[in-house]
Amino acid sequence: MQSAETSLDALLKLDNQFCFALYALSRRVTALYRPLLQELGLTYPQYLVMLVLWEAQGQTSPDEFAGVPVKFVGERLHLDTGTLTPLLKRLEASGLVLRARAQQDEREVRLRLSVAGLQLKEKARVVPLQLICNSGIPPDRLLQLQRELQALLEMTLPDEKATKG
Amino acid sequence: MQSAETSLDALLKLDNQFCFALYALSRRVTALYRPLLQELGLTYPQYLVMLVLWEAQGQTSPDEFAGVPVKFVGERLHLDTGTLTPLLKRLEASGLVLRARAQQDEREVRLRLSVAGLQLKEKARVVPLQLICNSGIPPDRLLQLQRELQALLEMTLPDEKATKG
DNA sequence: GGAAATTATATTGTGCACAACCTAAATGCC
DNA sequence: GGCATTTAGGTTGTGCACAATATAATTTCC
Repeated sequence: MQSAETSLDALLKLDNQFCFALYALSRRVTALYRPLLQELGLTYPQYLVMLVLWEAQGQTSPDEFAGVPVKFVGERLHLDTGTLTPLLKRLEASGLVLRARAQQDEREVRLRLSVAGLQLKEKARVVPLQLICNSGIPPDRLLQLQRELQALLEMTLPDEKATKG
Repeated sequence: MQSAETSLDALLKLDNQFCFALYALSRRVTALYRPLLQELGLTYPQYLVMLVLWEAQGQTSPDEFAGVPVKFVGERLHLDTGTLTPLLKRLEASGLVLRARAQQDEREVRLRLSVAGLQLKEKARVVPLQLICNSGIPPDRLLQLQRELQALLEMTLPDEKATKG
């Protein structure tokens, strides 16, 4: 009878909800990382932060490297300071990261890797390949899915700064 | 020179990590849900639980409905009791869900919807379509992505019960 | 130069996730 | 019946996420 209601009901069914699939797979993949990262003493979000720092520090000569602002990490990972500040304090406490206010702008906290933090990159190098193997997902499917996810992510980003009209 | 190290380094780069794309998009989509669910007084995980209960309760005549075991919800959403117990207590506190031990098996806690919980389904019916509209993602892409995500989810599930060898 | 606005980070509080452990009820097996 | 095992949930503790608010350093604008 009520075909309109029925189709709305169908949308409500859990099986039809792509959002649930996204949520469940995301948690599942994080769970696949967990044993690998445990050997590095990292959680998954901490690993993401380390990726940002490794990538940034690798691009400059070590001596003149001024450090990465917290803001930069936040923009890269789409995380705010409520998440990052305690996470970074834990990374500092475990001796991987150094936090210090910038001299030119005392509002900024700049992040640098300790020697241990830099060395950890060597151990981390095998993680991505390990994960791909453990997941059992064909690499070409991973690559295609990644492209699609990234496109959708950019498509749904909030207007960062609605500049002056 | 070291082409092997270079390709491992490339895998380490954040941009190449499909896992980050998955993680970031999952949080982004949850954020798209947030304002819609706020009007229902639900968080996203609470909404998922309600979906399971609406779906289960709808399949039986109300009087003889014995309720849904916590275990069932956990299996459906891949969540354990450490997550579900406090969440369900919050749903109970907000008057949407009733929790009661089963008589035949006192270990089981069975979940039933209150009248308010059932009524909330009417308000929730518009959520999926609203979300699709708000996201701006073409529905066919959503559908295709959902199928792929679900396939990968099943592919990477841990062996539930490695039955006797 | 000084008040107002902006910016970068920190803090607090709520609600997941998940590991590790605990308890009590049911089941199996003798 | 009675003990070992399994099963269903609960509890505790840690670590994200994120909203709301706070604070101090800069910048803007007059």
